[in-house]
Amino acid sequence: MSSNNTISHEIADILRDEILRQRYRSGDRLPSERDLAARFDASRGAVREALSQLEQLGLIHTQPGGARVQSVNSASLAVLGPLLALDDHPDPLLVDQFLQTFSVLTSMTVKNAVNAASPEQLTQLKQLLVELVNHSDDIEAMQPRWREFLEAMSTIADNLVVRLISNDLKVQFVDQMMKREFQPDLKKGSIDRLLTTLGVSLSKRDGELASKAMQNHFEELRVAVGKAIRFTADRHRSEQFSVA
Amino acid sequence: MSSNNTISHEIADILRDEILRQRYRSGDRLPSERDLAARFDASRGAVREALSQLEQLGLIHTQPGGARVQSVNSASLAVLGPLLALDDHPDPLLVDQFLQTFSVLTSMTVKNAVNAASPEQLTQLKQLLVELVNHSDDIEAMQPRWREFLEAMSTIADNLVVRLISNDLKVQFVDQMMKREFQPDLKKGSIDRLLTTLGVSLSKRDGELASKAMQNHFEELRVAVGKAIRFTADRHRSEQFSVA
DNA sequence: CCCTATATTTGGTCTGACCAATTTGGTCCG
DNA sequence: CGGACCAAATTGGTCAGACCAAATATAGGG
Repeated sequence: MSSNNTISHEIADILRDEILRQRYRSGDRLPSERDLAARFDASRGAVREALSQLEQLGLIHTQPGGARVQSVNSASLAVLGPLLALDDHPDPLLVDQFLQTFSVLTSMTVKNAVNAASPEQLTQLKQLLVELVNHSDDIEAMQPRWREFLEAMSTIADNLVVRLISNDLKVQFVDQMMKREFQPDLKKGSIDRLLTTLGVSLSKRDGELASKAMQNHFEELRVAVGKAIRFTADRHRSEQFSVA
Repeated sequence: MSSNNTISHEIADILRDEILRQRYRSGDRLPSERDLAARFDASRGAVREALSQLEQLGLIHTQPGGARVQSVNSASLAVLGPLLALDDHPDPLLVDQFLQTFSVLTSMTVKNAVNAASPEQLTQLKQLLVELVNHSDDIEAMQPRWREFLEAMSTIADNLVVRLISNDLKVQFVDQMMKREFQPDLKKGSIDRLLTTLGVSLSKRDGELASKAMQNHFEELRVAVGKAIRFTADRHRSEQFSVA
């Protein structure tokens, strides 16, 4: 599922999922590298590289004597994607937490960007906004424009910490959601309102206003996504039954 | 600098710093594993494990044909710590971005925690707050209590996404700041005000109020830390001169 | 000058070996 | 019986040398 199709990555993926599924409890010792090599019919080197990845994820801690499993709570952000992908349908609670976190970070970015933008950057943002308004009928066509718009905001705000967090979250989250054919049902009216408010905030250079608008938008998005998830979860369940 | 004192980690640390110092430009090819092994007088296996770590950090991308350096902007959160530790004194801008990010995440956590706390959890929080008030004279003694208080908040809010982000940020940031003997000069009055407001918000179950209080606090903290950094930076400069 | 076929480089993996740190298990003593 | 102590087995860390397949560099032909 994740990127490279080398043996070591494959082993890492399997072990990662097993750990995330709580197959080993926190503090447990992982099987020895030699055993794992035997189990996966691979060399110890390949296993070691896999364990190296898991250690970087914060899922295990290796020491002479044995590798120990660590609590998921102390892991790195990068486990969130696999955690979402673990089951056939995503955990609604986790998705909601994602969106809430996105919300505060995006709002902060937007606020800082609007307040800090140079005149040229401001006109650039306005242009991107016009693009968005022009396609506000077609939610599919808006997607790449949204990305572009937020990317510009992120560049202007120029906060490396937030950018790195967002990188991870996007990679972990957006891809997962894409795969599942989500279409949260957002009212066109609410999107129009958002775009209008963003336009006003750009004209007035009112970062606070833009931030508030984004927060409202995410609030609505959370509700819509929540509904969409429950829907696909139901559909998934009924499909299971129909197969059985 | 980071954790394990194995050869592979050592190599990873050196290469990581070199990449962060822009010794290789984004897109450049890293020397081959065999060359690196020769340079560090290590085996190729050790080098490979080091590269595996760098790949997990998002700093490089390896493929048959050569490993390529990636942009720091597309790296993982875990590079922030090394980035802060790169120079003798931390980058004030980066520190400010850290604090701003901490601010929005902590505010969100506090808001959700206060709103969602069970009666027992609420009394627990109040007790921890009393502890804080009792030690509000000794800023050193407050530290562990703050940690405990925020930890409780985080547990109650129970947002895994934020928790993982905070894990990383804390590991990357707090440790670095500790090492540098920072003492941001916060007025006792402002701390007392914060504690009082938090107390009120707990009594009234007003998450919004608590959130606002935290935001204010972080705002003041940013200013204070900014001053402290400029101070140590100056001191550092003068020390350099006195040596020369 | 561009395109293609060949040679070389490079990452991915394997095998088998050695060392040092940790665990483990048993032994001895109180 | 329980705890402290010591030796043996286990385990991670590293090394060396080898092979393969993919990617790159190079030379040759249009």
